[in-house]
Parts: sequence; C-alpha cells; structure tokens
Amino acid sequence: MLAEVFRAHGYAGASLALIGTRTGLGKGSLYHAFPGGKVEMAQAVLDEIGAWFEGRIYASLRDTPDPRAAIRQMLAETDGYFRSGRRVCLVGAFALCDERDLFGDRIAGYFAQWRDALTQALRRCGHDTKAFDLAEDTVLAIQGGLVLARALDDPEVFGRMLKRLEWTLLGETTARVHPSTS
Amino acid sequence: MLAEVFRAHGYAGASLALIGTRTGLGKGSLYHAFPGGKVEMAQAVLDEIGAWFEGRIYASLRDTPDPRAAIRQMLAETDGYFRSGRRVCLVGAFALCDERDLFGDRIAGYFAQWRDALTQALRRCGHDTKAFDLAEDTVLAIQGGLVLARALDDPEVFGRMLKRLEWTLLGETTARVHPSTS
DNA sequence: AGGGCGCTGTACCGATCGGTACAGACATCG
DNA sequence: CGATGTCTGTACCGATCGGTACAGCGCCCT
Repeated sequence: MLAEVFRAHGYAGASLALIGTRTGLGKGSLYHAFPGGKVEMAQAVLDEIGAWFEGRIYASLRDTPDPRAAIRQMLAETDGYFRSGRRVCLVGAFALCDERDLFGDRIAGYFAQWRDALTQALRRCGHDTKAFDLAEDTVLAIQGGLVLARALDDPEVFGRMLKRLEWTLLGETTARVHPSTS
Repeated sequence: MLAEVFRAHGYAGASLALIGTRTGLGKGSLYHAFPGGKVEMAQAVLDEIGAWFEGRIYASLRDTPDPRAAIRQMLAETDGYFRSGRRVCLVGAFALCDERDLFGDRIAGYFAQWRDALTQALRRCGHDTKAFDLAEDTVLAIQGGLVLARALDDPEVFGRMLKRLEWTLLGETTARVHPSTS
C-alpha cells in the first residue's frame, strides 16, 4: 500500500498528506512506525521489494539444480510482479531522479543482485562467456520495457519483450515457434 | 540549461527557485517567456528534445538512401547525446512518474517516432518481418541502458549495450571502425 | 480498579511551493 | 526629449510541504 503511493507519484510527489489518506493512517501513526520520516518509509519499501525479489527470483537463479526452470520462473514472476507491463518499477524510477543519492546503495544492490544471480544461472546452461553480457542485457531490457510500455501506454510492449527474452535466454528448444509476435 | 534542471531533479523537484538560480533569470523573466508557468517550460523542453532527435536521428533513418549508415549514425548520436550513459533521458524519466498524464502525447510521440523511423530503416536493409520487433527492442534497450547505468553508477553499461545493438542491427560484417562523430 | 504504555488524531511550526502584481530599467522610435 | 512597449527584480499571496508536540484513547498487566 505504502509502496503503491511511491510508485504512483514518485518520492517527491508522495506527500505525507497523500500517504496518510491512502494508508488511512494519520501522521502520528506514520511517524510512530517510521521515526525517520519519509526517508525511512521509502527505505522500508525498497527493502521489502528487495526481499520479495530475493525470495521469488534471485535465490532460485543461484541455487536451483535446474537453471532453465529457474529462468523460466523468473520470466513468469517478473510478468506477474509488473502486472504485464501495467506496473512501474519503483527502483528504476528512483534511479532516474535525484533520489538516487538518498538510496543509492539499495538501488544499485537491487540491479546488481538480479544481474549476478542471472549470470550464475546462465553459466550453468550453456552460455559460458556470454553469461554476464546476456544477464546485463536481460535486466536492462526489462527496465526498458517498463519505460516504453508506460510511455506508449501500451502494456503489450512488455509482453513482447518478455517473449524475446525467453527466446534469447532459453533458445528455441523450449519455446514454441519463433517469437515474431503478432 | 532549462532542460538540465528538469533532467537533474525531475519535474516535481525542479522548483521555480531552483530554475531561477540555475538559469540566472528571475521569476519575472521566466513568466514572461513562459506565461503558462512550469507546465509550459516543461513542454518547451520536450519539444526542443523532440526537434533535436527529429533533425539528428529520425529524419536520416526515414529518408537516407543508405539505411545502414543512418543506423550507425543513430548509434553514434545516441551515445553522444546521452554522454555515453552519464546523462538521463528526460522523456523516459517523465514517463515513469505521474507527469506522464500532463505530457502524455509528447512522451508517446518521442518513442513512437523513434521506433517507427528505425523500423523503416531496418526494412530497407534485410530485416523484413522482424523490423518492427527489432526497432522496438532497440529503443527499449537504450532506455533500459540509461536506467541501469545510472542505477549502478556505471556508465560503461550503456556503452556495452550500444555495442550489442550495433552487432544486432548491423551484423558482424560492419567494419570495426569507430563511428566518426561528425 | 488503576497505573503504565503503545498507538492515534490534531493542532501547529517554519520553510518553501507555484503563481501574481507591479514598479522600475531599458531600448526603441517619433 | 518624451512616449511606448519589452523585459526583469522583488515583494507578496494562499496553499502545502515535511516534521514536531502533545493530549487523549484503549489495552494490558498486576
């Protein structure tokens, strides 16, 4: 809930009055839960997001005995989390404005962990030397897909990108036909 | 100059006081040049950006007799404009926050024109059916590269992505000569 | 029953927000 | 030289910003 306010209006745009009405809490309750104020609220949201991705995506990519299944799961979870392109990535949005200076380590960590976990999975299924480049390109494409889908107000951009990623990461042996999307 | 203030602090974060100090103009001058206030300033900046890309990139992609050269030029101009990953895309940043509602048409137009111009160029050099997908993926990757480069505070992410794009769009037959910045 | 304590609403703070009004500086032109 | 119209700095406006102080409420423990 708190995360959605930041997601919808950005850090600067999420005023305490707006947070209060959206969460149904007064300032007293908010500052009791987050003595550090707005900064601590955003940090808590970023930590929660990081924990979600760690549990649902990163851990599997690093540890699973079946890296191809973990990658497929990553694509599915990503599609679900971002509501098939209708939801914005809060971490990516924070990275673009000057909130990056406040939360720089958490923002960098989010992307670095994703990239490194995916690199490990890719190394264990054929892509040896290209694993890092492929992982970087994947994380990057997901962010770009979210930007473009929202800019064009066309969530299907995100779905097409995921299809292309599935093809690139897993090859034609698992996918059905060539992803010449309709 | 005005654009840089929005780029550095976002629309909400670029207060009139900050704009005044950075541009050296008082409120009187600002509201004389932009009677519509902050909204009109941002619109002017977006229009200026759109015109720049139209003149330096889109026009060549659509009209040039040598589409491969136009694509190579696009990559070089893109690298220059975004300072090799050290500069943020203002249009992309606006797309993520709720400023999209204010400038939706300009934001969508910026990306749609880029994608469509590149599609035309790609159609004329081999990629027939996949031209649209390739163009969409390219525009998307550039945005993602900017997000990731800034999030990780590592501009080289952007350079690596451009190299990958060059290979995907032009193939390995392209000469290794570095694109000359006219 | 009653004393502490965690939680909540609310009044209030100085600062700053976007925007307006307006008086003067300035150049131009008769 | 005086009139005119274009710019520009500044004082000011109500609204809202993030944050603080505090009184009251209920809940638990003894």
